[in-house]
Amino acid sequence: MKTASRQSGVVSLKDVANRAGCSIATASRALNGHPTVGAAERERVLEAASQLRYVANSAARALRSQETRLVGLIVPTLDHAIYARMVDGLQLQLEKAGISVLINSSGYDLEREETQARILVARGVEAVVMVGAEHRPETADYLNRAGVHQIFTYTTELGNGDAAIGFDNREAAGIAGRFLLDLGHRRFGMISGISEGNDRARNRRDGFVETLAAAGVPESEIVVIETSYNIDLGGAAMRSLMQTRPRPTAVFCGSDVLAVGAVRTCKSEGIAIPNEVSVVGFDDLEVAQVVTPELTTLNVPVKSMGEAAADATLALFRGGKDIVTHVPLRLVVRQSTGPAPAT
Amino acid sequence: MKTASRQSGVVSLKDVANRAGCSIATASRALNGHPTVGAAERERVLEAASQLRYVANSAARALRSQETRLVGLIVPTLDHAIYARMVDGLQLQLEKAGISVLINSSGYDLEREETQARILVARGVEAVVMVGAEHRPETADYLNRAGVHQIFTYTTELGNGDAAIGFDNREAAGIAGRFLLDLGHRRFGMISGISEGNDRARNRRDGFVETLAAAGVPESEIVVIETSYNIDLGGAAMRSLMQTRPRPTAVFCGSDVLAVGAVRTCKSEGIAIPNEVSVVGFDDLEVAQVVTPELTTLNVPVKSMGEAAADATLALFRGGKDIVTHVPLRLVVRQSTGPAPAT
DNA sequence: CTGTTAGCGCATTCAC
DNA sequence: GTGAATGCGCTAACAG
Repeated sequence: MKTASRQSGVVSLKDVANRAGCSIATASRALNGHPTVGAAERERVLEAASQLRYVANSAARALRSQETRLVGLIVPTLDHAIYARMVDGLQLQLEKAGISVLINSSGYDLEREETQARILVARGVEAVVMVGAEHRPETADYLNRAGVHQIFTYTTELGNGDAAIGFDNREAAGIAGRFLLDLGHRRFGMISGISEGNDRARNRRDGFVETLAAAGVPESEIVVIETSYNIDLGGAAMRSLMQTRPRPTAVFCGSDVLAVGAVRTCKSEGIAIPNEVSVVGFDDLEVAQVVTPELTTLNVPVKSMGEAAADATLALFRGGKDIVTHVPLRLVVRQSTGPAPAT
Repeated sequence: MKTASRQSGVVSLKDVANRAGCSIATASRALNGHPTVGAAERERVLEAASQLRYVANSAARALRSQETRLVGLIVPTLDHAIYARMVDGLQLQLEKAGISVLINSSGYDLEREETQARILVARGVEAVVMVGAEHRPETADYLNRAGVHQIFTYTTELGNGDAAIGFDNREAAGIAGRFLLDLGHRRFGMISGISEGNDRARNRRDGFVETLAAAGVPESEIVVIETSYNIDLGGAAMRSLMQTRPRPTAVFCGSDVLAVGAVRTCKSEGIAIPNEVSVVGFDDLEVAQVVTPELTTLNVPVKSMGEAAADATLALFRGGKDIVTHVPLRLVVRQSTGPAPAT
């Protein structure tokens, strides 16, 4: 610590009680809205607290009450904007309820995720919010034994969790697939995220392929490439796809990050979008409206998903269980998609 | 909490001491690697702890030792990717040192920032990392009194802080200004972030204007519009700028978010970039390489800035003071800039 | 080297 | 309705 620290500058419950001219017990009761406090006394305490800008020491409160009002969050990455806005929504909403958020990013590594979950438990978090439904079984076991709630986002599969806030990735991919089918496309490519350890990527891939198969598209007409979420890699994948013969006329990307790379490749290779190939993204990041042509993509309301995750967390604290919340997805049609070119 | 939880199932230091057959003081010392513990005793304690899967109660430890190994972070927003990568770098680096990060976003509101700083102090953070050097004096006072280190990022002005990790925004804007002057431009526009309560925005604006003035550009030839960091608002600002007569031939934007909006406006209004107007951004977000034309912009190495902020934080913990770290800025010239059009 | 003692700040029991 | 006293689990003096 920096100086003689703490005690010197920080106001404690005792200070509030002194100023209000009552005991710390009464001050505590007043602040916590305990009913058995005289109206006048309560008023004086509240006034004193606000003048002093009193904020309860959470370590002491946690020690005493066994409630930390701390929530852990583990996201795969903050490198792209994808999860940042969800964090924003979650934090803002939880802050209103007096809950603080410990943040971690796992780099899409389920083993690091487990380590981070352990750290969070040691920190006393009462819930851990993660992305997706696929995690190491050890993570779930540990969290369970520690009595820590598990909230999954970007999914509606409860799995080992206590709450799932998101959407069905399979279904979402199906929307994209049907949209492209309706435009007359019959030869498809998909640029998927790495499905290993990533149920969102896997379900999007499977949902897309299954939808096409159900419509009678032979497997040979569906080429899937998996790659990390990175613009350049998305571009490289598109290059490969455009070299297959016959060439796909429609490409679905598991993320706008990949889609944007794909668009860039087409531009540099002189492949016309959507005339020669249609591209559909996923997420509706800001960037989707900024590339040329603007990207048709599935809009994920990330911020409200974060807020909903916060609400679910609070509901779990109040005794709720097995909460599943669907957030609405919506295909935003822009200029990167069009009818299949005549053969 | 979820189950009967904690107290029931959770092992405390006392349990470990019992099992090891020593006092809790000795157990504590052994666990904390205190040198004055007999080798045999230490071994027994460690063994007992691991058998019981003992994890120290961090609330109790924090309350007693005033050491939380907790750092607070307040960023203006997580809505855009701007700060997210910095968070990533900071968290990853601090995690290695056993420090956890509490995240908050203030919405560019210095008053909310103050509230959040208070909350963080109540949570026992030992340092608060913020963006920029301008904050409410009350915030600095409070943090100081609480003995909490203040680390500022995106700036090299120490101000009331203990460490500053970033770059000189004035100077950075000067680089952009000189670059445009060298291209022969003489009529300028700037789309700036709101300077009120935002020293980064203000310094970029002032640095740009001063550089031009020093080169003999009359004030009447420099039009500055301030607006929030938002693509659409950037576009609207560009529209205004393009309606002034004579029209600026070069526009500097305080953020790529604004610049991208500006580019979009030009596209829709049929204004050629860079032939009719040059556009320079700031940040070098991914999106800069994705718009057409690709954006000339100042690259800010955000992730390493986050890591450097983490390093500075650790250095402060070790007794360092007044740490200033410069991160290297670099003008990335792409296609959105060119020579001033002939008049 | 080890045990005993004393709080950290708060919420809560028990008296009054 | 209010105050005094107790202890959450832990670490740090202080003795021995």
